[in-house]
Amino acid sequence: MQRIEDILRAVVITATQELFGQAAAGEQVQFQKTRKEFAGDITIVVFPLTRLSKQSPEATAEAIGTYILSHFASADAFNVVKGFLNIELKASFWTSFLKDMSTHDKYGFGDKGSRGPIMVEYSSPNTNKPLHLGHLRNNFLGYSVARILEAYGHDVVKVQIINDRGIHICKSMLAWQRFGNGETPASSGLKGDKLAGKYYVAFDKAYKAEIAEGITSGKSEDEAKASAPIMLAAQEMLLKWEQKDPDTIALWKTMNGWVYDGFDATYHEMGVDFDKLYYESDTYLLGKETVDLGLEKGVFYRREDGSVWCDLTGDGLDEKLLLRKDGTAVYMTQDIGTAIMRFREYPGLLSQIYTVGNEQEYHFKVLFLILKKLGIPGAENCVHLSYGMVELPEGKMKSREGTVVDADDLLAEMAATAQAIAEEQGKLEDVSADEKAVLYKTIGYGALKYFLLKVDPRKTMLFDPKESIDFIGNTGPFIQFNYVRTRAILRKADAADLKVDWQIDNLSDAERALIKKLYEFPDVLATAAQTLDPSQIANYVYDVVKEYSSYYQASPILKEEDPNIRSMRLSLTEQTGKVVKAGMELLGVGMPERM
RNA sequence: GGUCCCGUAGCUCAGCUGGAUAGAGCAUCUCACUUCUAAUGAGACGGUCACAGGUUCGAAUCCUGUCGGGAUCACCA
Repeated sequence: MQRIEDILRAVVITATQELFGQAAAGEQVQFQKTRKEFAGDITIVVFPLTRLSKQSPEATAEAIGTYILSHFASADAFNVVKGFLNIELKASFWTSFLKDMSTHDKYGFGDKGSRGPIMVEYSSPNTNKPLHLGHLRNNFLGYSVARILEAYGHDVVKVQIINDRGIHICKSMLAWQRFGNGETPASSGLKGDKLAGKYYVAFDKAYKAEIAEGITSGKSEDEAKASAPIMLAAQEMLLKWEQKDPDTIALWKTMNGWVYDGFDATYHEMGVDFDKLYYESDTYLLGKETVDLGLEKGVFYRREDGSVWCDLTGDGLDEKLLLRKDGTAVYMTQDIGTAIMRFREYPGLLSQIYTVGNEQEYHFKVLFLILKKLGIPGAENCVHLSYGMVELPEGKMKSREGTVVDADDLLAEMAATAQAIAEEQGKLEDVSADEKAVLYKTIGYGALKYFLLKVDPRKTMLFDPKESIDFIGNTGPFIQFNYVRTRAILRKADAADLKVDWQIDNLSDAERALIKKLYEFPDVLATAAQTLDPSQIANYVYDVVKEYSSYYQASPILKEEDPNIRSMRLSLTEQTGKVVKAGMELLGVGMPERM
């Protein structure tokens, strides 16, 4: 369906040609939504057109308005305020739009797969540390962006990279060997990721004790750190791992398995998933091979000590290490390997989108530049979806100070809050216990997801655990509640009223405003997809719902006596619910049928 | 020190091609439930858009500088 802006733009261009003898350029025809205090549906800003008309803004607007009225059938009236030409469209324009949208299941969505394949990476946690609030923002963001891109018409591949090798893994393995007494998730009742995290902490504690001991026996701090027996043992274990020592590999597999099980449980609760997992243990070798290639091409160089570097000073950056002097890979090496492997496995991939915190902006700038220098096709389209930290009132989360907000705990808390509120309201007495449990999660998790996604991703945001997350106002539950209202009405409506062949020739201001909002959805989706910004969808859906809520309070729907109007209002209710549900599902938020 | 991001109401945030009198939610205060689900609605209160210049018919938005906050510049990941 052709957008109103495009139609009007064409009309204005011919108008300027006929009236002023010179056609306006497309970008000179500027539109904006008419402000609520003025009559009209769409406003043309005529200032840029005065250059063609050589007349005052008012006269220019008047002339164009008159032309539009006689050349565009859907225009009903116009008024001019300073340089703003407000155009009122006929009610039939909006009613026929409403009827038209009701014939589309996926109103506003792009054709499936019409925009090519694209990859979105998110999550990618440290396997030694359980997921926390920051990961929740990351996962919800990445998952939502993937859904938005899919709705926009891309084929999306959701992936994560699992950092499953390196000295940090050996630390928790070693601590478990020393202090674990064979403890397993089954024997301890702990989630696997929590168990591994526990031994990672235990390692750190033992290590610190050994450093302190070393210092008291007269060593410097650096010496004490370097000679701490448990650290030496961890390094030895890494060496064994790289030599594929069977016992070490077996332990590695076992403990990683626990962690993955734990993460999977959390991902399941969060409602996110992945199409493909990449493991650094599989990709770092390709990274190392690529270093050789870069050396051959002269993109990299080797220093006397054997280390390999890339000189980016010509691009305003620094020199970057790619291989240590002992020949082992660093983070960057692995990421190069991973990126290349992905482009190989998914030929035609338009872009890779990395959902990673903004503290790694420099890393990704360097990564993309190196990929480009290596001549990897697609490198120039890679994007770092950089998001801000979630901070607490006292600042960043710090594990040392015990201020880390654990993802599992927070999710459980959200469901419990939803339960408490629901029980207080007592509207769910006839719902089964199983259904209630699902509902509390839908509402509680919905509140959390909406809370994290309604904010511009790149901004640092604040989370106050003491105030917890609201369920009223601009929140997920408020949106769900209004959706539930639409469902309740539609359940109660007579089948005979649920038709779209109603005939209405005028709309109330509230109805017109609501339909106009629904009309915006495709534009909002496009903006969200292009800017990788779910907050666009979140704030839009809130606007829709606020409009509906006000309308609902003021206008009878089922109780409207005129069957024609009743049917129209039911259509409006149904279409509002459809857009709200579609929008919230793009955020990964489920919509309950009742609450 | 270099580079990047941010600064809008008491608090949390919108404001995206530069446009009309800068908007929401929370908090505070009024009013409205025998009603299609009040997890609501209507209203009041609340702003030198950090500051100073500049560009423009027009700047919260673009440019420059200053101040304040954060990140980053590892043979860590």
